[in-house]
Amino acid sequence: MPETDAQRLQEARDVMISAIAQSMVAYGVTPSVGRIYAVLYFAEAPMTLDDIKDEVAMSKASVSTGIRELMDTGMVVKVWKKGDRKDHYIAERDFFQNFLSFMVKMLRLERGVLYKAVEQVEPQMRDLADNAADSETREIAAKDAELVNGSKAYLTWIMRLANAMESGDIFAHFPRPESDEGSAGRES
Amino acid sequence: MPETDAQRLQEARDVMISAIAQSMVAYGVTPSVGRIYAVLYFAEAPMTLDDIKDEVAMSKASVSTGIRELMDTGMVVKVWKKGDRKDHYIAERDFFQNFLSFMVKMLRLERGVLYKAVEQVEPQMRDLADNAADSETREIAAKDAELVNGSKAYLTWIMRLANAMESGDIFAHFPRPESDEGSAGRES
DNA sequence: TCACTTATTCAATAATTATTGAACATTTTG
DNA sequence: CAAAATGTTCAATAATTATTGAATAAGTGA
Repeated sequence: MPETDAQRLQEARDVMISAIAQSMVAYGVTPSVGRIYAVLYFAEAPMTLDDIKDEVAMSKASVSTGIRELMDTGMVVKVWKKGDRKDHYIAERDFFQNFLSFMVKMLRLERGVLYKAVEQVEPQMRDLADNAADSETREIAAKDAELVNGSKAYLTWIMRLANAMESGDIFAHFPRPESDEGSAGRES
Repeated sequence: MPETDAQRLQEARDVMISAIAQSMVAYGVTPSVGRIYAVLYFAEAPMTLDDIKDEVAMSKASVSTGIRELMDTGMVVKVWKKGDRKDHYIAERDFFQNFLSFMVKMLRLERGVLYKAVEQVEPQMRDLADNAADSETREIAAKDAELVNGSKAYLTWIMRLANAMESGDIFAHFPRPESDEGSAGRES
């Protein structure tokens, strides 16, 4: 039984879908959730939960939570379709956008966790550096305080980077390549 | 029983150690491995496997694999200590360096996975766009081919970013902040 | 309001991933 | 070479995380 062209196309899509899903695990999503995104990426029209469920062969519950996760990061958005009670979803297809919002989120989170600790801990260390009873503890505390203080430069740097990514300023420094529209089989 | 200053210092360290470990999970390491790194970060001298094992309360096997993982990403290096048969380890304390090498590794990996798929799939789609039997398949294939082609711009962009991060060029665009040396209790 | 459709929550289960002790390999010392 | 010390591997287990069906909630139209 010979393969139809439509099947061949689907297989080509599937290769790409797997690759997209795989590349997304580095961004902390499971392969299943990655596949949901990738299926939406190729969808020609907004898909419902049930559409997606059929396509990825997962339970509706999993698709529901997966979709929510993707919406939280902005990779998927819900669209309203007149005359249909079901929710419809589409993928944000701009990889730049997806990358940047992931980075911004991650960097802000990191800065938050570290900054809170630095804020709490550095004064305690400075205090011990000045007032600890034995001189060895004072010395170590002073060294620790400097170490912790040094990390602040990193924190302000990643915030600058995050801000540049959020505002699009990053593209002033690293421009988007011209998009090579429509030409067959060439490479960078 | 009153707390000693040394204990107080250790507690302050522990807060920072937890925060560092927590911030590292975003980079794909487990909290345990993060703690190994953070303990080494504060260590005043190179530590052996057994030193670390005692400090983090894990099995030697886990510490061994954890350390290897950290060495693979360059966050920890092995140092040789004359007269001691044990291996000694120190942390790479430069957060900038750690961040950049993580990013470079991740971006290269992503580009590799996606590029391989694009390379394989785009010609197939172009072929179907030209030669598929029915016109609908031809149209969809053409659209898919464009979609896939469009992702190439993203791939070259992340490679530029990775290269700038690897070479240090990134700091020409986003300079490291002046490091605010030695001043007590101030903030950015 | 009721019957119906859809989406979400949640407790149970499945699957995955991390951790461990014990066995093994390797190196060093006497 | 034997004994001792160290690091690694690996199969078993523990812990974590993802997935599911069933129950619930929330909405919609007759």
